[in-house]
Amino acid sequence: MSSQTQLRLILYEFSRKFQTKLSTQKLHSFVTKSRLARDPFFATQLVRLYAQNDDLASARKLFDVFPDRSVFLWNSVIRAYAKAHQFSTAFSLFSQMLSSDRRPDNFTYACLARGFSESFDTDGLRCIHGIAMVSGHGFDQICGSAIVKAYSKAGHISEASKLFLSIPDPDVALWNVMISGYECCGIWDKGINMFNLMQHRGNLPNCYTMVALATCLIDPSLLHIAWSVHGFCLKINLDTHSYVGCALVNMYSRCRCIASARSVYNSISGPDLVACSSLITGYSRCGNHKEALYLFNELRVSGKKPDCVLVAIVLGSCAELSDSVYGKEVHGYAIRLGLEFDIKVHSALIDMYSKCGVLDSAINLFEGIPEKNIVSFNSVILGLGLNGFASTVFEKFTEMLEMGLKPDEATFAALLCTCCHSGLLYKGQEIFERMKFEFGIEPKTEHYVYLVKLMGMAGKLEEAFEFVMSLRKPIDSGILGALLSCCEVHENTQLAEVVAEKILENGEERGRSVYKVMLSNVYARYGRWDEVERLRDGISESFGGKLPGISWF
DNA sequence: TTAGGGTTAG
Repeated sequence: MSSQTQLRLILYEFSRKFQTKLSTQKLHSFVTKSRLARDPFFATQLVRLYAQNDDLASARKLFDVFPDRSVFLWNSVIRAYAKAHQFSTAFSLFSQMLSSDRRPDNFTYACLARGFSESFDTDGLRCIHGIAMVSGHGFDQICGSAIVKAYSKAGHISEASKLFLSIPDPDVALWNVMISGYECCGIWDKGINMFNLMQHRGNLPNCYTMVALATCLIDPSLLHIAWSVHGFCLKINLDTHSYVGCALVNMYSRCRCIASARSVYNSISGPDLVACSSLITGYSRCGNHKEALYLFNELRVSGKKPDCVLVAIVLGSCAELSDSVYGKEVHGYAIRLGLEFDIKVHSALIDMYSKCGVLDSAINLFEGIPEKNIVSFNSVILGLGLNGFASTVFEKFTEMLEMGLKPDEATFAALLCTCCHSGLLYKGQEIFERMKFEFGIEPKTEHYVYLVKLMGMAGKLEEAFEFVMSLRKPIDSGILGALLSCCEVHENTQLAEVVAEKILENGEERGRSVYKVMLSNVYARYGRWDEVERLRDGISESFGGKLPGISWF
């Protein structure tokens, strides 16, 4: 073996083993002084390593002075800019490449497709797809998988599917991208079909396939399919794979089957921050906030560093439990981690303090934000509203508008919630109209719920009923439930029966018992015990029984 | 003689 070959091998091993910023600089300086200074392979490695260490300036400096740029080198620098979200530079480098003596290859188009996808530029994506087709790379697996992924991420699933079907003999990666694509667009059944088809065509699913499939299943009604997916993972020994395990934990928690999520989590050896975050989020999503906090504590003790989103979720659990003592501890912890100025953490802190009734701390935090945005305003408006400070809420709303901030759905939900808490029917109706006509925001279920509650609580039950009936069918059970709760308060049995019937017609299992209890409470007030018994029996049969409350007194 | 497309949470 020649000394030059030996040197190549040694340096290549070095570049693989040591990937820090410092070792990259050392490698660069060594290569520059060696006989390999003009070697495009090492130049490519160095660009990749610099980019990996967020040092685009050094990568670019190297690229700019490099005399003989290979396609690899062009691709690595284009990829570096695309990954750093500096899309215009990536595309201008592509233009320069077109006028150089190197022709773009399948990987070049794959990088560009990713760039257009991440910059939400569908026209650009279609354009690069066209150029790739003309240059003969359109049906390539590498280029094709990147374009299929980009189309599906942009929601253009039919274009993604059309391209996928036109590529002869797709490899496993391409199948995986297509399954993920259906997942992105919420078409889980097509994802499952693809999964069956890929096996039928002789392709063995791998960890990527199982992650894509598990990610499709996001609703309790899909739990039976979730079990099959988990079963398949067990069969091919992928259930303990770290990414697959996390995807399964998340799948079960979104299917509201937290016991199975926990069981998968327990089977992962050395669960990482993502696995732990998935389970904490699952507990929080299922309303088991105490367990979420307990697990967060375990995570802290284990030395893992939570990120901003996890801290915000945990603060949400503190808010739900009205646990300001633990909330303050998390606040202190966030300060120690340097996360307190993150907008998500900051807003979650305002939300936590206001829901725990510690309004002074919430307001102090809000006033301390140097650059207030819509999220921080929404948090403080909701906090003040929940604590009954309606006039201050509308002052903050005016302040927000004067600052030129555009209110969103959450702002109006918080304003309507304020009106509900303070019984401001006409103000609420005015806000609802302004949301629709002045700000062009289409009302969602929660806005309707607040408006119906406002009307119902003010005793305008008939008006509320007419309003609800005028909505597009099927009417959401949450909106009908809001009206039913008002019927319960105003002891209007006749209307309660009509509304409850409409809710039961919706045929949703979840929440049925809650509405039946509401109706039975109305019957009980009038001593209609036969009706009460019928409803309560129905609850035990259909819902496995609602746990009866126990009084401490 | 080596490099590049497709994975996990909120």
